[in-house]
Amino acid sequence: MAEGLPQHALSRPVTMADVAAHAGVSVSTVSRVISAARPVAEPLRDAVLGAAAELGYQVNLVGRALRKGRTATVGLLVPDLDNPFFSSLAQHLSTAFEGSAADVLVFSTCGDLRVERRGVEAFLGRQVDAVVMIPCHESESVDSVRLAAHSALTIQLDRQVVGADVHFVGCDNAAGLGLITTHIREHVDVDDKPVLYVGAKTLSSSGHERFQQFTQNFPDRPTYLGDFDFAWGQQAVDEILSDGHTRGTIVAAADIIGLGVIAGLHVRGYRVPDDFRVIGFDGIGVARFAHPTLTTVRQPVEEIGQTVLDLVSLPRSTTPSRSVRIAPDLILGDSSPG
Amino acid sequence: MAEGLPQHALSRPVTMADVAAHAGVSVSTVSRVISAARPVAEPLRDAVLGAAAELGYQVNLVGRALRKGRTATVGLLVPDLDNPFFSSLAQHLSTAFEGSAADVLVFSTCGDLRVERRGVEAFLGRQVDAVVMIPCHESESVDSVRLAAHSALTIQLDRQVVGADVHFVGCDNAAGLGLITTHIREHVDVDDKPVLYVGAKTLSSSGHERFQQFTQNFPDRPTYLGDFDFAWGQQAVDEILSDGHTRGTIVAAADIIGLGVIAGLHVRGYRVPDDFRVIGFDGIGVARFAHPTLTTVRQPVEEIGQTVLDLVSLPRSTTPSRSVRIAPDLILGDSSPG
DNA sequence: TGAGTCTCGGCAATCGATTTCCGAGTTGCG
DNA sequence: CGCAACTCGGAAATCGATTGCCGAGACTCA
Repeated sequence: MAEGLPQHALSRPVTMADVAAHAGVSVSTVSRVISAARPVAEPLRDAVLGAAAELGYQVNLVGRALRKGRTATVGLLVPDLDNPFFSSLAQHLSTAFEGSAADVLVFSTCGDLRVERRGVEAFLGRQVDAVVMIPCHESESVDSVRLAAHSALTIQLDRQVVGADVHFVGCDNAAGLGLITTHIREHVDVDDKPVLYVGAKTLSSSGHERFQQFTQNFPDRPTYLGDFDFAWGQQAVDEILSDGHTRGTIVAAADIIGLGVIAGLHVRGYRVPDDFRVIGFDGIGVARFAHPTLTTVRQPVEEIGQTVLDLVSLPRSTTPSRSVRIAPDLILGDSSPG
Repeated sequence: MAEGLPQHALSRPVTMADVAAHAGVSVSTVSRVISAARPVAEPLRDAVLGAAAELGYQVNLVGRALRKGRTATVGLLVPDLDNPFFSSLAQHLSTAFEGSAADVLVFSTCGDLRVERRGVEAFLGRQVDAVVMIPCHESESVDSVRLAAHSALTIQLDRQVVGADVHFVGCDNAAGLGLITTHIREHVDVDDKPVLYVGAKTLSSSGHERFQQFTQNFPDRPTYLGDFDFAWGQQAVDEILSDGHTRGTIVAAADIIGLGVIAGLHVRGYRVPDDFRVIGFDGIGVARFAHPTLTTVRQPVEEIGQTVLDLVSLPRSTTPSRSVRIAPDLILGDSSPG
């Protein structure tokens, strides 16, 4: 016999009052049993749990939230779920919170400042305990970040806006470029083969930091700046070739750009890594699917998720805003073998 | 001078009562101005809006939800945000709802039945107006789906469980395989080169339907069943080769498998499409990044999102559960050129 | 036995917004 | 001028759960 959902006569949703009436106790007792706020004597507890099961009672978290002022919810704002790196970050943050009492809810800002603002208001209005956000834009997102930080514990993820003194958790981009630099110096004669940088116009702090660190480690090398996407990587190849380069090492600011570079080189008949080595950044899963597989600096998304969990779990009193930089590691692929 | 956030003396969050006091009106009036529930005379309205702005008032959606019984929220349950197809679906659903009054909140079930259950309870407890879910499992998820459908408008997305009479929106898999079949018959001498299927063990309805349709369109062809991932695609190549096949057309049940197949063929020294043609299913963005680019059946994610929006916007009264199948289209890549 | 301490169930206030009902003031119209 | 209809602000009930307080009963200990 298939167990159905509990059938109760009410079309109205079941409340604690219903359970209380059915069990012959007061609502306070029901509440104390359900939320385990205070011990309740065995027989009464059984009666309450029995009644609750029988009626198919489900806690109304809205009522609870209104009273407690907390919601056991973390709101995550992401610019674009279709971007593999962001969605991987979202997944790993969810995984990190799996064992915690809080639920992670994700909202996509669609890379739009107005939607981002709406998302912040949606989360704050729903009284989330913490807002975790990857800001859309290095400078324009500052109002949204400030608004969030004004009324909830707020953590910036992966990118940080300028001018807001708000927690930040992200990758140590300088260290990442350090790994790339060491790798290149160990395996390439940089005087023989040029090192080139294909990055993104710096409307995010990550793009900014990586570009800055590259130019510091490799002064006066050719750099190409476009968008954070595949198409730009392809296009950059044409610019590189028309500048007369026929071999070298291409450092891409993101894997998605690096994949575009590899595809562009394929189309133009150049071989990777024989003619051009290619190195990416981020460590997105699909980088392993490329041919050749992409050598990349992997951001430790698990550790980033765990760090956010720790920061959220910390007592709210720790007012000074913290900036946590997680060290990345180098994943060797065939696009720039070790 | 930089505009800061409104500074008010209260450390307590600003409520309608505060706004009312500051504007010298009653809370009813404030409510009516804020939610535009009834017209309010010009001077009073200005006073209220002024006071609200001055105090930095933000609606408390928890209070509103408790009273109204609605939340203007759609909850989306996704098995794994790290899966490009699911995250793309999530992104496009968000985009479809951008113009609507409702916010889309996403929860990752991490492919785990218990987490899926928790997600359903999280959304129902938060009184979402609708639950949209991609069930984890063809049969085991039935309890969660039923639970959701019992107290909220529920729509199954992409996959449907057996035994629950609940709305469904997804791809017309039979039509998709029809496109593949036509494409193959037009461009391949199927008597000369074998047609092979690399699919997934059927724990999802999509996998099930695609497999069934393949065997119907191409009876008695070799089929290989594993998981819905890249690694299985690579491994399947070895099985295919050890079965003595050296050329043919490989139909993959999902792009992620197809990409694995292409990678596996590369490693073994076979050429695509010269030795083996490869055709995928889903139309994930990264399929265009492969080399060669993957020929695939694209699920129209925009249209799927729009359909869900329509279904949610429909008056609740339309009780008979609907099953909407959206027709996919064929995207020609170089892995099986036209 | 009596005073002090504990345990634990119930009453009622409370969280913040919405909404029904009421009534005062205005307008319209015969 | 008088009555009906209408407009619109305010008082208070309401949504569902939590929790401070009270008090009844049980227990401890001298």
